[in-house]
Amino acid sequence: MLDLAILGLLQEAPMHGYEIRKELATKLGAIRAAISYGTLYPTLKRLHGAGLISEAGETAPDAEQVPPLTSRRGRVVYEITAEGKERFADLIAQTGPDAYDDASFGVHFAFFARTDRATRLRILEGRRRRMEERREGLRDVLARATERLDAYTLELQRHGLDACEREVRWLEELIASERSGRPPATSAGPGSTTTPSSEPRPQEQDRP
Amino acid sequence: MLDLAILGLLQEAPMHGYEIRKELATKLGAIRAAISYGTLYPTLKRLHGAGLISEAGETAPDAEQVPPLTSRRGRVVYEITAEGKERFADLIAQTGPDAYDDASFGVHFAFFARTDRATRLRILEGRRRRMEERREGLRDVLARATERLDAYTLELQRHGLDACEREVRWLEELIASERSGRPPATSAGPGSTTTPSSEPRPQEQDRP
DNA sequence: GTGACGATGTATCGGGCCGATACATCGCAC
DNA sequence: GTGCGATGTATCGGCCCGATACATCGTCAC
Repeated sequence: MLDLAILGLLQEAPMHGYEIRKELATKLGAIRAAISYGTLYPTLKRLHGAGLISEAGETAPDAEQVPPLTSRRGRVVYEITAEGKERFADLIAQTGPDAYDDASFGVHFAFFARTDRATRLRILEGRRRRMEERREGLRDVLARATERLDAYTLELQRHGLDACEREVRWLEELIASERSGRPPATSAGPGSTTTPSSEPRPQEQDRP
Repeated sequence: MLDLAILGLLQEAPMHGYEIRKELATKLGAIRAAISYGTLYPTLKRLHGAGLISEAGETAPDAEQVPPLTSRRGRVVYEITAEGKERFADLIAQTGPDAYDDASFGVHFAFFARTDRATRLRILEGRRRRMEERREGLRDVLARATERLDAYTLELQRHGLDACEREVRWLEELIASERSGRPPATSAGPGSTTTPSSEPRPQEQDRP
């Protein structure tokens, strides 16, 4: 989940921890709160240990001789490795049931620009299915348990049901969009090539 | 978070683990998936150790003499203790920043029927504040970062912003409702409308 | 009658992620 | 020249999850 997000971000540019957190906070702002450092640093260490990312220099060209008592720590810049890119491709294409959870779906969606259309469609449809099930569950409760639950609990269910239905409709539009080959409805965006980077630039969305 | 939910549920009736999970699943269905057993049982053990809940009989009135090799385990029914009720009252009245997180707010709201009006208002307003902040953050990103983010990420932000605005409006209605002394707008509720006063007014619904 | 099966029921384990906390550096205002 | 907020890395205890294991019960097919 987090691995996917970090790998995806580092594919755009090398970064250090603090930067990763900020970028992820804006990229995933709609989905979840900023990722905690208590998660981030151990994760980076783990990914590094697994050879999926590597430390890139930046530790002051000369001063290398001594780790002084007051260890001049300095920032650690990570970049993605070839294995990391492979891993990212695996993870992004994974369409198991996990990919339809709230959090996981959000991350997958946020990297749709790096996902091929078939996978995008599979994920959108899986998510829609998931939301339809949740919707049915809520409708059942509202239909059958009106007597058993207090007014506040019912109001909560109603609000949840509303959000649910809304998301299903949203997904439906996106699916239709994908099928017709259109990019997601950019309401007012310039819609230009979003990545000026020199990256491999995999499957891009705008293409009739 | 979980403590609060369990304590709140057990205040309505003694229950065993499996039952707690099911009840919570319907009561909190709009908020979160069913709670995992890997969380539930350790939590029950912890609450029991802390004296907040106690094991109630139900282990077959007579057969008490021997724990046979194939230990007839049987279900363990828990009930809330006096300390447990106290603890629940403390937790429910807690209006620290934690109470405005998605999950935590949902649980608090689900037990509003056991919460006094002043606390309800404080929580609703705190949550509204929280959502307004999130909304501003999303608007900022959408206004400033249109060039930096790809079309899918932007679409995600737009959808998140929409959900955010919607929840703010929902909260506003609820706050107005509370202030005017009305119960939450029960779309088709029969109703002990007009809760006679603003006293705690614990649960009312019986029905075996 | 028996045996397969799904619902009910309790429990543990490894691991992801969080919040709190600690510490160090840097730029800038005052 | 110093205080202070932003930048930056790191650890620790603890909540919660998914996977897994195991036992009992009713019921329906055969």
